[in-house]
This record gives sequence, structure tokens and C-alpha cells, in this order.
Amino acid sequence: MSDYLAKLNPEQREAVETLDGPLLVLAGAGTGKTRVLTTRFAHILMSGKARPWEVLAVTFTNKAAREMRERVAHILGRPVEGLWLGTFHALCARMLRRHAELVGLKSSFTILDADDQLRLLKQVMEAERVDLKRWPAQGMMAIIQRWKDRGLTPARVTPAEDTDYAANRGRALYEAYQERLRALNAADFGDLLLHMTEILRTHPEVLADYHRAFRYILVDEYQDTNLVQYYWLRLLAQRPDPQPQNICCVGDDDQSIYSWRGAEIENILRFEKDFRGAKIVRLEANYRSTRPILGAASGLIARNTGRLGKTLRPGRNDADGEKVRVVSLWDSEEEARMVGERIESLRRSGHSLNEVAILVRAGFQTRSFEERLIVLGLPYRVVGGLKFYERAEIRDAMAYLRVLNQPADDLAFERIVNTPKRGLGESGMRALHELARAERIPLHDAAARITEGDALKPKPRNALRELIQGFARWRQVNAKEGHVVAAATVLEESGYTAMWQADRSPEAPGRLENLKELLRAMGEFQNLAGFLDHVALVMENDENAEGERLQIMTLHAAKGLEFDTVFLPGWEEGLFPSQRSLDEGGEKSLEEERRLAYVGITRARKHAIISHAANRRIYGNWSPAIPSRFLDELPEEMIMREGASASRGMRDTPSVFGGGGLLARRPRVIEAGAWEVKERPAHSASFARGERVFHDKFGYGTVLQVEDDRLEVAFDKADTKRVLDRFLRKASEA
DNA sequence: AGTTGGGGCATTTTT
DNA sequence: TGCCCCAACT
Repeated sequence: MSDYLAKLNPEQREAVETLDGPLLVLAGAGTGKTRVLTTRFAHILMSGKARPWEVLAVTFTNKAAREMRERVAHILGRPVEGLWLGTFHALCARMLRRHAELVGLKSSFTILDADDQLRLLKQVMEAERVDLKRWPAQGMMAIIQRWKDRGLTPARVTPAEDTDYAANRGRALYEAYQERLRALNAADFGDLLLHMTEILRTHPEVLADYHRAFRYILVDEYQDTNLVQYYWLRLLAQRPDPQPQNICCVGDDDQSIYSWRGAEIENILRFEKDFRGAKIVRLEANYRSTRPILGAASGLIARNTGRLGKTLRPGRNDADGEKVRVVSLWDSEEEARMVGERIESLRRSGHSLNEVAILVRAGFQTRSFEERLIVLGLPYRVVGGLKFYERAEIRDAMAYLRVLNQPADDLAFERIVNTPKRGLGESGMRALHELARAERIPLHDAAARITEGDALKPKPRNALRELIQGFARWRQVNAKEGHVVAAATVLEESGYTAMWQADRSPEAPGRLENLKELLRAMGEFQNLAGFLDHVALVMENDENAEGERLQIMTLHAAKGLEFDTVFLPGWEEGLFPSQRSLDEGGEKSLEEERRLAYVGITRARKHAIISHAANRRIYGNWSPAIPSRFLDELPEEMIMREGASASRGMRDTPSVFGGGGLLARRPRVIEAGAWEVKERPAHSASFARGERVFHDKFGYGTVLQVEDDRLEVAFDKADTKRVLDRFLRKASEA
């Protein structure tokens, strides 16, 4: 027997070895889902059932795709070429490049990011004279995305679907938006799936090609698929008899937490009906967490109805462990202090900070913890900050490259035509737009034409001519010397680099550094088009992971991760479960919140500390908070209560905090006063450039500029910020 | 063209 | 309470 199979337990082996016919693998948290998926992939190749390019393997994130690629290569002992392994979007983009003309695009189409999408839709709506005050473009975007999620092209949207926006003009706006995309030779993220599904639906010969091509299909996180992804998969999987439908979906209905993004939990619940003769394998042996953690999570999730049903059991013999802590606190400040203290003590006892995470329900909760951790000097990282590709300088540079690649990319052209400043103001842009619209030509071509006449003042006219001539030249550089040289030349000759060099702001050097990084990254790609696709689809987060850091992130962001110690703060009615889910979605969305709680608890290997506060500041005002109903749903024998909840029944308003435990140690009065430290009296000391200072919120930093009472400070653990001197202390006094 | 101040808004987010 | 976006200044 191959040794990669020997490492599996019986149920995992069944999931790997059941190669023929539809298979659903219900993989509970920590049951070796990724191992099964990658081993199955390798097993298909090793057993000779298919060649690498005959397997279609789909994930949701680039990270998951990368991981699968690496692990398959590891099992096989060599890298594998020619795989159809990637995210839904990347795979669809690849396919769509082959068939673009079937939906009115050219193979060279541009993939727009969220920002471009919204700007384009705004333009469309303005042109259609929609009152954007009354009907924000965001709302229309959301509707269009939901339609795309459900596989609805404008033609497939029925009047009954089109009732809740801009006096039933939603469908018309959607159609106009799609026309604009086509005119720009562009596709948004939703289009990648939508167009490909539409092609497979309406072009049997294309579908038949793919039926022949893919003998096996593997899908990760099936519970997160939306309808259009489901249609796409089903079309590809439902091969005509006698060819077997070898689709294997791996997922966990208990971890479906993305319905608000269009995911349909019904997809996984319905699997057996969709695919004749489907087999279901349950992975229930958990190798990650201790017995109490599993017991707490299982007890909680058992309250949900409409599950496929599965019970985690400890897969290791040493799985006994500490009970899940449920800590009651007076207010959110005290909660942050409690978490900080425990992390400090963990660190003192040799615990790695990389193995600690604080998982919150909503982004704004991270702040109180950040503030506390800065004061304590504990290094942390907030997952999900600004991404590399989202930074202004990168987006600008990308826009230059997009115009280089495709002159008709109006969105990109518009972004850079006056960056750096070329003296093109509102009137100049209007003239340009009018010419482009009148002649039905791209802005780039209109710009070339307009410099021939005298519609523009001399300064912008000359600058614009230079830009257009520049692009012609740079395209030749691209053809002759490659995209990296071309990119460097573009940034240099367009004056873009010079713009940042002349910038006196403290961010400028970092931005120039980022541009260099961009050029470096380009070197890894064959050509410009390949690179642009990569950036559009593979939004890499260039977080520098160096050094030991604890992590703060949302529960959503934590799915798929694991840590020795997990803090789960803010378990209060209205916050978790969130008010909105209580108000709107009824029982269904409450169940999704419960799944989110389940995801949170099951992230912990050894220690889970859940907490709630009796008082929380909401939009500035303190208001009392009731413990989350989820706390009552945890099996009593799996948890250990601390603070008020230790001696009193839950769900009462915890007005009296007299119970034992850690929190009762200090008198309440001192607790309440402690946070007033913020209101420090104005500091008479003045600061000098280069001086080390301390800020309650941002921590230590160095003074860059002084203007009266306003200082510019480069903080060690935060960006450079402008702050008033009264919020600063000298580092030596901090 | 850049700054400033008022008003509206305030889960979760990947591609 | 705080942030972000837009509109109206200078």
C-alpha cells in the first residue's frame, strides 16, 4: 500500500479511494479536510486514472489553491505542471480567455476590481439620470452582484425580480452596465463566472469539450458556493452517460458563514439529489482540539436545525484538557484588559504569540484590543488591512500598465490622465469625454485626436500629446525589451516616479519602495497580460510575517485557521449574534451566527476563552449588554465560568459584580477610573524633530515635523500620523 | 486644485 | 463617538 494512504484513518481513506461517481465529503472542523483533498488529488494521478490536466480542482481563495498545489507536489515528490487548479474566478478567467468572443469580448479583456466596478456603475447611472442621492450606486452594485451570483444575465432577470430599486429600473441599469463593460472589453469578478456559465449553457460543443477534458472534479469549501458556481460545476460534472460523473465536493454545512455574500447552504444540503448515486463520507475524528473544546462546539451547533448531521469526536487519545472559559466582565475596557493580561502571562510562561488569536465578530472591535496591546507592548497583527494592490500608488501604476496593455481601457486611462498633474481640469476632461462619446472611440484615442485641434489650452494639450506619444513609445519598449523594462520606463518617463520623489510627505518613500516591489513582482511573469491577470485575481496581501505576533481578526477571516489559544470576546446579544441578523434574517440568520460561533470555538487547539461585558460603548454611548444566548447553549460540563457568571445564572442583567475569580480582585471604582487616563491634561512641553514620543493609541514614535501644536509623528507600530501635541508624552516619561 | 467642514452612517468580504 | 464622502469654499 502506498505510504500516503497509510497515514489516513479509515473514513479519510474511504474519501480518498472512492474515485468513481459523485462523492460528498462532510469534513468537520479539524478532521483533516485538506489532507483528504490533496491526497485524493495525488491518488488520482498516482493510480493512473487521469493525467494532471484532466483534473479540475477548485478552491475559493488563492491561499487554498497554493496550499493544495504545494501539498500535491509534496506527496508526488515533484512539482506538477499543467494543472487546472485554482479559484473559481481564476479558472473561469482562464476558460473565458478562450471563448471570450462568444459573449462579445476579446480574449484580451481586462478584469476590473471592486473600485473600478463601482466607478463604472456610477457613470452609467449618471448617464441614465438616476438620482444617486436617493439611489446610491452601492445599492445597485449589490443587486447586480446578487443577480450575477444567481447566474442571472440581464435577459434572465424577470420583472418580478426588478422591484426594489430606482423605480424598477434595476434591470435596465444592469443591462446598461453590462453594455459598458463590453464596450470597454472588460469583465468584473461576477462576470467571470456568469459569462462562463452562460457559454456552457448555450454552447453544447464547448461544454462537450470540457466534458472530455475533465475526468475528475474536486471542489473545496462546497458549502460556500453560490448558485452560479453551482451551475458551473454541475454543467461541467454532469457528463453524458456512460461517462461517470466524478465530482467530489468537500465541505462542512456547519461552517457555512457566507450567505450574505450569496453562498447557498442548500447547495451542500441538496448534493445527494443533484447527483444520482452520490455517496457521502463523514469525517468526524478531530485531531485539532481538546475534548472540552469539541464538546462545547458540538453542543452549540446541535441547536441548529437543517443540518446534514455530524458529531466531532476527539481523534487523539491525549485529547483531555482544560475547560472552555467563559469570563464575565464589567465593560469592554475591562474585557480588553483581561485579554491583555492573559496574553502577557501566556508569554511569560513561554507560549508563542503566533499561537494566540483574538477573534471578533465585527471589525470595529479590534480597536479596543489594539489600544490595550500597544500599551502593554505586545506585538500584534490585524489581519485584513489595506492590501498591497489597494494602495494608491500601486493602483496608479497598474492603471498605466493597463493602458499600455489595452489602450481602450477607459477606466484606467481616466485614472492616470491627470496623475501626475498635467493641467487637465474639469473642463478639459469634459471636452475629452464629449469627443470620445461623439466619435465612439476610447478616451485614449480621443486624447490623441484632441491634441490636434485647439479645444484644449496649450499646457494640457502639450502634456496630453506627450502622454499619448509616450504610450506609443512604451508599447514598443514592451515589445522589444519586455514588460519589466517597459514598466520602469513608463513610471519614469510619465513623471509618475518624479511625482512621489517631489512629495514631501512621510509616506512618499514607502510608496516609491512599493513601486520597486511591483517591478520586482512583475519579473516573475512571462508578459504584461499575465501579470495584470495575476494582480486582478490574486490579490496578494503583502503582510510581512516576520517576528512573533499575536493576531486579531474577524471570525470570518479565521475560518480554516487554528491556534493554541483563542480569545472570543464580545459574546453579547446584539453584537454576537449581531443585531442585524436578529432583526432581519430570522431563524435562518441566527443559525448562521451560531455557525460562526462554532467556527470560532473550533479554531482553538488547547484554550478557548469566551468573554462578554455588561457594558459596552456603542457609537459613543455606554449601554448595558446582555450575555449572548450562545453562552447558555454551551454544555455546562464543558465550560468554566469566571467573574459574575460563576456564581449567578446567566442572562440576568449582570448589575452586581461580586462573584469570585480574577475580576473581583480589584475594586470597581478603580476599574471605572482607569480609562480616564486618556484625558491627560495638556502638556506644556514642546517637542522637537527626531524626538521619541508616546501616544496612548498609537504607541511609540518619532517626531518628523512640528507646526505649532500639530506634530507629524512616525509611529513604530502604526502609520505616520498628524496628531496634536497634547496627546503625546515624551517617551522618557511614558 | 487643495482644504475644510457638515451630514450621514456605522457586520461579516473574497475574487 | 468617529470616519468617510461630498460639496462648497479660498
